[in-house]
Amino acid sequence: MAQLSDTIEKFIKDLMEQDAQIELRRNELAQHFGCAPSQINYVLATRFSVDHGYVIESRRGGGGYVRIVRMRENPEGNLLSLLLQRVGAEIDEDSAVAIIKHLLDCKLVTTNEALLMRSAVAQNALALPISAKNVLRAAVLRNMLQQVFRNVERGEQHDHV
Amino acid sequence: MAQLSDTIEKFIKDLMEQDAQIELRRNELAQHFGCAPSQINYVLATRFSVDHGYVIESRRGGGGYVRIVRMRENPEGNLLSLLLQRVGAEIDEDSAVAIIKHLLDCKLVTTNEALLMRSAVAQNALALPISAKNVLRAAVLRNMLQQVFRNVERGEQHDHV
DNA sequence: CTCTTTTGACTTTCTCTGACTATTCTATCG
DNA sequence: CGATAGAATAGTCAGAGAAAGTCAAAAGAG
Repeated sequence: MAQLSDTIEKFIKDLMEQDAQIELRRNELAQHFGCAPSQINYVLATRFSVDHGYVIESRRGGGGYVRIVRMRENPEGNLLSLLLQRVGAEIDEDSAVAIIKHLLDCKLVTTNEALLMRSAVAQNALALPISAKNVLRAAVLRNMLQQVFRNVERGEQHDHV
Repeated sequence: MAQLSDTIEKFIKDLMEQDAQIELRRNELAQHFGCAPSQINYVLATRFSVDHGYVIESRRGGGGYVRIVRMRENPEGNLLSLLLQRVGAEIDEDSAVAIIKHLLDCKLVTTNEALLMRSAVAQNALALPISAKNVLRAAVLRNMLQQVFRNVERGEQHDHV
């Protein structure tokens, strides 16, 4: 018979089919499966780690919870190289903004971060003749992209201040 | 289930949407939520501390009150111009990093945001002869600073990028 | 036997309350 | 008028209760 851990893993993944993020009570779940609460931690540690593409947040005390967040499907390295390719040697302002928007949509950056990036590639940030502007903008954006994905790899926070 | 503390926090923040400063009666608020008055202190201590960007003033006795002040408006309007001045027409990488660090210390930006800013003004982001680099870096940093303080003033995130 | 799973005792964190303390205002007394 | 007692506030702190986390030892699978 499949191990309890496998069953719990499947249960959680079923719950997450719809939403990329769910919240649950550790004790309730443990009770549901008639196991020790720490069993839930075991499942989370072995099947929902960052390596597996998940991030766990939790809170203790009254009203505590465990939140499981599924990170993006594609390995980020992939998206990064895609975006870097799209940036290329030079890029105009509109295209740069589109890329930043995409990062925001994917929740890879917060609104504030997106606005910051936006301001770094704006026309007036690059005080140069137009042709050079696009080259420069590409360089700045490339750097920022790499920074964003460095954060992702390290599993750092994207949301909360 | 949202905890009482979360509910009270939200209630207060809603009250503060318009004004950066509100005044309330501890006992009334406690009564409104049917909790012990000291619960209000707990919420203030855990969600409206200086770290969170708020200052609490209060007075006991008849006509007592609790005043909650959101920091950042006045002094920072000043700080922005100070920093812009410090950036000037051109700026080297080390100085730029110091300014970004200061923003982080003041909690005006998150760690991620600071890293992003850092990456935008790095040497390799500005593919130009050194003299021009500093001019360019100043322009990019100026733009980002203005963005940071725009957020602060509104205290809110706008969604268009 | 070795590796994974499961459990349970112990720890840490968060919330909430109540008893006690401190401060401020107001009314009354001398 | 000033002193003072009492009422009206708010603050502090320790403790109870409610989660979740940790870790090592026992149990089970292959």
